[in-house]
Amino acid sequence: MYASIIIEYGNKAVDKTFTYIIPNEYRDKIKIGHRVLVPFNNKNIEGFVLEINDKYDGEYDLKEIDSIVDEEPILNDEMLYIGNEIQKEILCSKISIYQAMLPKALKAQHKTNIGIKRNRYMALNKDIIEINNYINSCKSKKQVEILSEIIKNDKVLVNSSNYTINSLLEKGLVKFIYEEINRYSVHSSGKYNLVKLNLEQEKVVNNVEFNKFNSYLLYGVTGSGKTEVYMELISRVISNNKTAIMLVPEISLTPQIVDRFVTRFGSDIAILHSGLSDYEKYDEYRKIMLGKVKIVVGARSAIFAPLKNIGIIVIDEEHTNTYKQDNNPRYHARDVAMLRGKYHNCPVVLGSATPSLESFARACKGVYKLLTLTKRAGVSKLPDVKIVDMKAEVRKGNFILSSVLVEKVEDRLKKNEQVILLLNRRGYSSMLTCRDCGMVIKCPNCDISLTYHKSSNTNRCHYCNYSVKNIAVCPQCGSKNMKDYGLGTEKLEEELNKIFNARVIRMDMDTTSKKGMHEKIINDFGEHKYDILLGTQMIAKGLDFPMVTLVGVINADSSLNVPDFRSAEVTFDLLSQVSGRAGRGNSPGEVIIQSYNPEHYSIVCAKKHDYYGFYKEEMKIRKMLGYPPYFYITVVNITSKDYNIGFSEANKIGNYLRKNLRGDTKILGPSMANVFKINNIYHYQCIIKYKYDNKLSEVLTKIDDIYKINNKVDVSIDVNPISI
DNA sequence: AGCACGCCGACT
DNA sequence: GTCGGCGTGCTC
Repeated sequence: MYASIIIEYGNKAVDKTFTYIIPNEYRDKIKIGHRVLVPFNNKNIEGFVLEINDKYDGEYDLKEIDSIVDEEPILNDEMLYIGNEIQKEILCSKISIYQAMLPKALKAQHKTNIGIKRNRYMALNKDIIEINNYINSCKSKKQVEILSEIIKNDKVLVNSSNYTINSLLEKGLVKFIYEEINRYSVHSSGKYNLVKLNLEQEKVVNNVEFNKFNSYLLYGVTGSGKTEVYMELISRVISNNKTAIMLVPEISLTPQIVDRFVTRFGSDIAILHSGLSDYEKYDEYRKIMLGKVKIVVGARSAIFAPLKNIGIIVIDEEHTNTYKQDNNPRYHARDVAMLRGKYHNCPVVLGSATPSLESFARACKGVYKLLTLTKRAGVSKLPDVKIVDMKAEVRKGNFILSSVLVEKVEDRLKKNEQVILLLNRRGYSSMLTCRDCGMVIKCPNCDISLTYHKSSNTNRCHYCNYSVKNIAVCPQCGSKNMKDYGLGTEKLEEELNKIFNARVIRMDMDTTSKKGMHEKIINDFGEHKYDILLGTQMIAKGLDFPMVTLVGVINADSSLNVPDFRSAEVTFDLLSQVSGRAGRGNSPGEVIIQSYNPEHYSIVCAKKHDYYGFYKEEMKIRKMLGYPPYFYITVVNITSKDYNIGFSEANKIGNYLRKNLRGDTKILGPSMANVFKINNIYHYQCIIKYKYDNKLSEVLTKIDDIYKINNKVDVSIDVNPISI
């Protein structure tokens, strides 16, 4: 018998199956999806079994499989099917998509030593009468102590051996037993009560058809209680003895939402997110594999959770860009969800207060069934939003905070309420220039100006992490007249401490890099240990603090000025989401948006809570410029350390695409990417726009023949990119 | 990915 | 003469 194996190396040249002989001893045991160790090029490496055949008619001199790594197959039929489908859609390497489905411990890679953790216990090895006889005649106090403890508790945890234990073992009175333990555990705070759904929520739940594949878009304003709807749907599914996947963006996978699920569903649930260690992820994954849980709550990759008999898949905040992986394999969790929904014949529910244009357009066309929640649940109302024109404020000398915002913050502090301030830029200032010669200090490795970080007194590059001690002298003209421009969270924090007598906490990548800090800041703010929470976009989503009655957006333009076709959508989302943090309790909320473009439709619509108005306006522009959802986009990225090689290979690819793709399909470029140089690597791109092109995938698959495959140039394909 | 093979420049 | 630089090609 022969097995087709896909090996661990994620290289284009070996992205195919290799055939091996199955030794007789493994004939009955080996199954498709098993992880195996095989000799390859004089080394033993790991791979997955994709096929098993009786015959082999190739001409290679075949080798034998060395061994089977795990007792049970790692990839089941569904995973193999889903992986195959996704691979065809996004044109990634075959092995990379299988690897992406698995926790590190189970990936095919020869050097992992993550395994099951077991505790060692001592238990009795003789019957109780014999033990009691021994105790009565025993002179050792310690031995009696241990034995009595075992009798009382059935077993006793043993971390290290000592003379007493060895002596009991030798006499055969006790034995060691091992029990698998779970390295990750969450406990319910018990803070959340089961709420009865309101009529609108009830209607949404009743409109979802179970036991049938359908995709739904739940469009519900912030605070309308989407999470309650999800939980009710999931609870109906599991009471029907099926399982559920609940995806949330990484950023909002805070203790808050986890707590609500754990409180309601207890130990029926597994959690998967990047905050867990590889060991913890493995333990959670094992619970899923062994069918010990019915619900998986997790970030993007949890969409691959090997649950059986899935009854519903929910994707919360479906518009969030983190559902698309930004390195290979560039899959979108939404696409995987649809495939799995069809496979299991179950509903897929996408939820958002600001759905992506693609999803809303599909809902308008009837591809997704639209469900809506128009009102906030409970007593709270949508907050009142005010736009402040910062051009006028600057004339008054207010560069950071407008007078209105200062006034409102003072007011909340007086009332002992809380404030959230959003500034989507970390660091102290955004650039450093020389006042004499005008030089802007840039990263030596990237096309990016360095950001000053006051806490470490360094200038840092946010792309490659390059860092230098703060530059006091201009490297070009030697002048000491250096000046920093722009506003970051560090400087804002300093300013807040200067003008308010308040407890301020900052949350950005710099203050949350340590494990657990993210949770700590959220918990502390929730317990009102702080009055003002300021931070980057990580504070905009999913947080629920009833005491927050004021939200301020310091610079609404930062995301608007990004040269990308989605910048208006991103801005609208961000403003709507962060506004939704205000007034979730009993007191009404208020939002102040500071902007230099106060007339921009993304800002005006966010003020009016007018998703539909924004949608219509943005769709017009997308149509005019030929962007999604009117056209599909695929980007071919060409990167090289060598400027000229990158340029010439990119041109070859551009010419090849133009020659082979015709009709409605348009090829733009090659051009220099938005940030041309990152970490001394030059980025070129060809953009393909199309409505329907049945030749595209074939043409792109053959792209490797066009350029020289070597370490000088790297070509990767991004189907439906998040940004270009 | 990793390793062997092979073809050219620099040197104990 | 040889050592070793890395470009190229192959691995069941």
